[in-house]
Amino acid sequence: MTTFADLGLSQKVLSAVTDSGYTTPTPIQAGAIPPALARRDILGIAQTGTGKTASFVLPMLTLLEKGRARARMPRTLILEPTRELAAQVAENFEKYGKNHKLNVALLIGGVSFDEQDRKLERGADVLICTPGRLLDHCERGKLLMTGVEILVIDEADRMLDMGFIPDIERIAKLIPFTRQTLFFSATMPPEIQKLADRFLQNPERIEVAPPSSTAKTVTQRFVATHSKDYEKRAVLRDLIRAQDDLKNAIIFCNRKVDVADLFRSLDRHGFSVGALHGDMDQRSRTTMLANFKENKLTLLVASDVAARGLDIPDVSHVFNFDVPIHAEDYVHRIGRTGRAGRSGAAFTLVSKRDGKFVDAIEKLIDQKIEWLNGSLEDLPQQAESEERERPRNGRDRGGRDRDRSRGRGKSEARAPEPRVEAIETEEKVDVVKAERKADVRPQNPARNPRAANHAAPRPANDDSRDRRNRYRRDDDDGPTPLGFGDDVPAFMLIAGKA
DNA sequence: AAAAAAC
Repeated sequence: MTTFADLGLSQKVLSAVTDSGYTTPTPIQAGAIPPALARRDILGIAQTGTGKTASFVLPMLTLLEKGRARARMPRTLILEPTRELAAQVAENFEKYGKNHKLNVALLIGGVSFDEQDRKLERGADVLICTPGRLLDHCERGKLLMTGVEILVIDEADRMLDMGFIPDIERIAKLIPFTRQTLFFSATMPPEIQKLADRFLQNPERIEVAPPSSTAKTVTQRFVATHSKDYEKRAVLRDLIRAQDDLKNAIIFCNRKVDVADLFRSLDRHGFSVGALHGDMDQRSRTTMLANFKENKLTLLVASDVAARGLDIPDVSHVFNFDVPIHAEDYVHRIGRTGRAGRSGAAFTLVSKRDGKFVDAIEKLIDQKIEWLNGSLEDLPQQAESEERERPRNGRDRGGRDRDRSRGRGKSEARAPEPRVEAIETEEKVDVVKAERKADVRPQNPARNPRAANHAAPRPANDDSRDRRNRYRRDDDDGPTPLGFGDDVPAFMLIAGKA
């Protein structure tokens, strides 16, 4: 069997890999590392979860030991589609490069230039970037890339989706033609193939099977629901509470506003929950993700920014609050669970309007997904007026609430539940308020990015044992950081009270 | 019906 020691990596790299507890390379690593070390171009077709990141980080570290840096010139450049992915790759560089004296600069948007500038002035060997911020640095004249020997284009298909290809082309022009290029994509549609042909010279092509794309270890279910948001939130809460084995979960919404709304609702209902979407300020994004990874938050409500690539080990559940519009996104979302052979569960809330998306998903994954409690046809009909009066089926609710009062699941333990009727009332008020108070909804997130992470004022609650109090904020005049568990960084508390 | 990314 192939081991890391057989791949030609340097001793420094090998010892860091061994210290991390790895002995056997994954297929993409075994396939890509030797030709990468031989300075070949690489066309890697692999999804996240296949060990793709190490397949370029490890050979890059080895190659960086050879040759010497020219003064203050970066020698390698990695392009990532999202800030979180870039940060994650940087962590990998630190982990596997701990025996190297390398300067790694993470150049991403949403944070100040100052620290990035300082790193560049000290001289960075490795740049890990999102395209916009990199170009910004170049245009400010602070950064010369003529010394770059290795270029990594990661998640190329996603870069294409996001319209980054013109940026990538511009960046490529700033780098010597003699460079080595490592190009990775989860899929290979014709446009990506054309792009690869333009960027790569005689590449070694390594294709690995998607990690059993909708892994057999993942239990998938559709859950029929009416389409009103408050209905869906109630169904979701019951669903979460019914999971005995829920360790942590990502809940996907299609839209950023819905991420904000659902986050606020779950928070108000006492769940341990964070939120992640692209209109939140970067500090919140980073902190939310870190706290979720460290299990300080049980639930993470997220947009598709979290669907791909983020390495959050051991997520036990994925909930799709909305059916994704593109079937591939379904695959990526549920790929957040059941990783590395572990078991996982994925529940997707489906209402009548989602019919054609459901069909597309089943067609793409080539399997039928079972319905949890009967399909849409079995859903009790509700008159419009009755729906408004009684958001949920009373009989059903009573039955589950008895279960709930026994306190199931981790999130349950965090907050003693008020009486059920109170919750339902509060929920309705919540929705009405949310709709009236436009300022808490990211209608124009570009103008007010923090709105997305900004909870509405909540009613006073005298129960000091209620852990929700920790998350309570005064009002609009200053966001108190949410979702930090017990560890709100001091600087953020100060900022919140200012 | 969306999201992502520079200021």
